[in-house]
Amino acid sequence: MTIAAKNVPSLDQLFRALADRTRLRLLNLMSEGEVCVCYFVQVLDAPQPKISRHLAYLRKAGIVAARREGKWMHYRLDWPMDSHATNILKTTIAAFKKDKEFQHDLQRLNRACCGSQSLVNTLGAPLPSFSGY
Amino acid sequence: MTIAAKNVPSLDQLFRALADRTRLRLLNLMSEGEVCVCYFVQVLDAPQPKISRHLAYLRKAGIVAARREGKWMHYRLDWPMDSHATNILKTTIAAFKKDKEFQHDLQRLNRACCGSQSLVNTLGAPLPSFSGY
DNA sequence: TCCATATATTCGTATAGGCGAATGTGAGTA
DNA sequence: TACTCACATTCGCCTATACGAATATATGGA
Repeated sequence: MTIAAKNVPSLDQLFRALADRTRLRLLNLMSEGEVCVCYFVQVLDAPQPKISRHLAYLRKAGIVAARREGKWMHYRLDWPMDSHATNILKTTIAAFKKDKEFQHDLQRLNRACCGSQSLVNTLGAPLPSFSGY
Repeated sequence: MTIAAKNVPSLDQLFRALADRTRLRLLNLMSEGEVCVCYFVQVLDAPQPKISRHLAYLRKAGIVAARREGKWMHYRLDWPMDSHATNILKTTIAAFKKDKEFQHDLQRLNRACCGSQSLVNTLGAPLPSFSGY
């Protein structure tokens, strides 16, 4: 049994992974820490298979990593081996700060964790790693 | 007659423009200054319509600008209005420095200008703006 | 005006990738 | 074992886009 080697994407492969609005919104939600799939579905208000497919795309591109915890899957940013690719990713995430939709998504993520109608209360879903509770 | 407003691409539009190896190689060749189309064709050793289509794509994405000089067309980098997009582009171009193919392309561009078999001598093609001759 | 050169565009085809709908899989629980 | 929940994958369809080949356009010169 071999350990799966991490994909080292070429520059154009990296850009193809970033060339979709939904995937950029997912990366934005992961920019502050690990997040459970159920939050992506709630915040982006999108069908679960769509979210799952885009997460798989990002995972194959070597940009995010996944971790299972019981029934739940957590995704987090996974910096590429190549330092230039990492710089491009960091610059991209910095650009999210100026976009209204991306900022709104982060607000919705916080509400999804902490409100009385939150998934934490209704489903017992695990908190994102950055929430600090 | 209205003046064509410069396209302000969204982040994912910018990444789609960067998500092709040929277009990245073209941007690399422009990283040191304005370059005539005939050099792109020679250095990348690709059919002229292919080069022309990719340059048109980059132009529509607001990343490069064109200038006519007689029969020749010169292309140059054109920084996006958005400062974050510009940062992404600059980081991308910095990443070219570590890639062997991109560096080799720049060497070929210099040879195409300066050698005895150069297009300058055989066709009278205009020198790239950075060549300093 | 006629031709050559440099570049752009169009056309037909092939493939990548997005989507919704349906189905599969793995973990927890009764 | 059977059932539910959270998530992943597959399928069919559709659009975007890359390509080679052919053709169109623009400029300069005879």
